[in-house]
Amino acid sequence: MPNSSNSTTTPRTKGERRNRDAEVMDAAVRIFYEKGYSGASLQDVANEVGVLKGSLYYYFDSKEDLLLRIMKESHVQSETIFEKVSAKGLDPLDELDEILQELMQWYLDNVERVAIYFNEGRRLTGERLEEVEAAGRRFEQHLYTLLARAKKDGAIGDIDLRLCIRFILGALNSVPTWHKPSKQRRPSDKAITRQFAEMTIKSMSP
Amino acid sequence: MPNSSNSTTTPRTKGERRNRDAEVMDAAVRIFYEKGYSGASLQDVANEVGVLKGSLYYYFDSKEDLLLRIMKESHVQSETIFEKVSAKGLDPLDELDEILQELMQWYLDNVERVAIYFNEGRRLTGERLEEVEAAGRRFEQHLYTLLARAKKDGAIGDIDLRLCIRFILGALNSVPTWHKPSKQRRPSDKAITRQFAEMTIKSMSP
Amino acid sequence: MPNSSNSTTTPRTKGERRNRDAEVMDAAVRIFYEKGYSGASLQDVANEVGVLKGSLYYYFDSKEDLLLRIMKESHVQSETIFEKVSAKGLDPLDELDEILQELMQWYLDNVERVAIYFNEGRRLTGERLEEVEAAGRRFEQHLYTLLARAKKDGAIGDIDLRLCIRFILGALNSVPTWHKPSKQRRPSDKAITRQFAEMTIKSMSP
Amino acid sequence: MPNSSNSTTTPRTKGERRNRDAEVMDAAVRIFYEKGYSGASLQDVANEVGVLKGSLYYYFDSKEDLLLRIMKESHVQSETIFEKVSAKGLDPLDELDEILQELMQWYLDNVERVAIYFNEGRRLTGERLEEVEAAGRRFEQHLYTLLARAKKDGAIGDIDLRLCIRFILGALNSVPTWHKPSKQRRPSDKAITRQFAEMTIKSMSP
DNA sequence: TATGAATGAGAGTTCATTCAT
DNA sequence: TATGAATGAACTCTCATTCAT
Repeated sequence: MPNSSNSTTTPRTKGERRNRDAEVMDAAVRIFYEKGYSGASLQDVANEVGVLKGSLYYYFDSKEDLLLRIMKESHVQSETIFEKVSAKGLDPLDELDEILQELMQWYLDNVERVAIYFNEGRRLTGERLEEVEAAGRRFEQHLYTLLARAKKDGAIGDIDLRLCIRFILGALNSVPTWHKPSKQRRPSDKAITRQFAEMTIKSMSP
Repeated sequence: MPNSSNSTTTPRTKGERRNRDAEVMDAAVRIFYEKGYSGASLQDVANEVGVLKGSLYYYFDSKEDLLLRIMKESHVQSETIFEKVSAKGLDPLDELDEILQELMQWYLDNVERVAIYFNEGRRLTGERLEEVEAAGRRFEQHLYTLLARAKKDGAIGDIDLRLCIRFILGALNSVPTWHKPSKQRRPSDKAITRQFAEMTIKSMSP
Repeated sequence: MPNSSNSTTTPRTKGERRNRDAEVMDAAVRIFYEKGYSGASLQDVANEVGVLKGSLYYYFDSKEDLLLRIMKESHVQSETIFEKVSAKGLDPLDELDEILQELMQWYLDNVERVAIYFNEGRRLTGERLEEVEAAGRRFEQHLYTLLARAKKDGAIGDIDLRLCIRFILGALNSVPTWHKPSKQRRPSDKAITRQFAEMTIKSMSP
Repeated sequence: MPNSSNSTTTPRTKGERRNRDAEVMDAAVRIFYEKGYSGASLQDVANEVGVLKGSLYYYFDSKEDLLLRIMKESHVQSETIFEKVSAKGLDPLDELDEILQELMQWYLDNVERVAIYFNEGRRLTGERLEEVEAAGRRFEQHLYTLLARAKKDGAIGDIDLRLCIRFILGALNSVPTWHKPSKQRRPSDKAITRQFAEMTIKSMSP
């Protein structure tokens, strides 16, 4: 299930008339993560893929377009998680707990993509920026309604919910700032996600 | 105490041919915040200051040097807070509470600097990078010893302290991602810092 | 007689897998007219035809070759007119009058091709350039002998004939700079060609 | 009066802290003339000036901006001529005659600029295009009112004036297509301008 | 006939940096 | 202190062309 590269799953057919779309995407993720969107050059990406930089334009229209595509892949992931957990029909607090753990596990597996999502999104402009911002608002809204239900149930205390969301997301989204994907995972992913979810829930308790 | 620009405090006497070091710094903070270090050009900074691009080099040696100076100013601030609160000789949990509130207040007042601190620090290289990383480690170490004392007192539960620090700092450092300095502050700064500190302490409670 | 696209006349039988040579040529004419030879890209042409860029090379050897072919089609036209009118055995001035009107009518019907002919011809190089220049000289030479005969007859005044040709061709060749093919033709084509021919003849009168 | 480079007139002061604005402009005129706007590269211009291509951006904002500036210099010239001749208060036909000769002389002296003016103007876009088109309309309007006055006086026949202007300008503007500035001038400039003006006037005679 | 993928060169443009004045 | 002019490298992006399929 952990799959740090969500794009290379297409099995490569013989004959090798490869469509390197996925490779390009993955390379871009690595480079954008390492150098930041502005600091990264398409030359870097091209080197990583092993093509000439001009050739990259077969796969996307512009550098900004490339960034947008990466962002969209992350949207799909988080929305999938929301839907999957929602479908279980749990208590608000249990649903929150499960969402937090699932999200965090995905974060742990995709540190680079997540880092890009949170740090480089603001480099987009115009329509592309709006698109990403809209997705961000949907994300928060979903969380908000969940917390509101929990509050009505008396499961969480009398606190400002908007502020509460900042707190939770702050803690959660910090994953890419400290998690190094290459290292041996100590503590285990499970321990991490569990403690984070627990701390989060406790922080809101009445 | 709130002082959103730590450099322009010197009152300007009329007719005086002043050292614009502080203006340059402030301009750089605004530009680096808005466009990111890599995305910002010294031309942007020069425009903001109202000086020609080449003239900036009187004030710093290189773009990277400029970034380092901005980072250092933030170090000084956080270390001052640590020292000030330490001197009071409080219980570990009370000390933590006060540190969190003081830090957060400074974050609220200096969103731009804080954002630069957390997002652009990794663009430094060589010695400069090491210098900043060392300061970061001192910061964490201070927090760690504080938490360790609290744990020994039984004031916080049996949790992984390193992980706990990630959680706390994640929530705290997220301030610049959501706080807009220009807006009317609702809820009030005091409400914000209090709820955050409370949630933090509760999240660790035994 | 008016035939603004000399290549698409072949009726298309259904189901037929036709040679798109003519379509490619017409598309190139439109694009080269609009953007100029240097400013036009084969991608533009490919889009217009509805074919992939690489596929175009089935129809020509190089971009310059494509331009040359367009130019040659125009040569054929003007030479046809010269021959047709010559065959009538008219007085020099009458022949000139008829040639001017016929040419101008063709210009009015083929503004794009004519514009390309006069503006983009100089982008050719080497043999291709020589070929086109030779055709231009034949054109002028024909006009010159015609005028020389008229002058001997006393039908036109004592003026420098080379200069006179510049004048005439300047006026005539300006058609594509002001004639918009899409617009309703006011004044009528006939009125235009007649007034131009008249003014031309009068300008040389003794 | 003949001055094929209208920009290098500023005497070069000692100390040589040269402002190469004029040199850049002249180089661009030569290159744009030779290769066309689209076909010319700023590298070509830079080579001609003897600077690196990046350095050129000290003198203009973009290639298109450079083209616009060249166009504007031509506007100034033609408008100056119009004003100068207008001020004499001549008969319409005499005024036309003098304008034609003055303009043509300027054309003969500035073939490259004129060629650029008529051939490359359409490569401009947006506001810049509108600016140039507006100037073109002013030019034509001036000519139109002049012809209208002459027609009322009975000095020219009953012809379509708009069409007449096309004819005149076609002949006049063709100068850069045949005049080679380097060659020894045979026939003399005076002979050329006189014959052209005469032919023009005669072409409209009642 | 046509496609899809790539090439390699070069386009316009930006930028940190330098330095004589 | 500050300017004006230039550098040189790198950047994003475009394009004519090729070729196996």
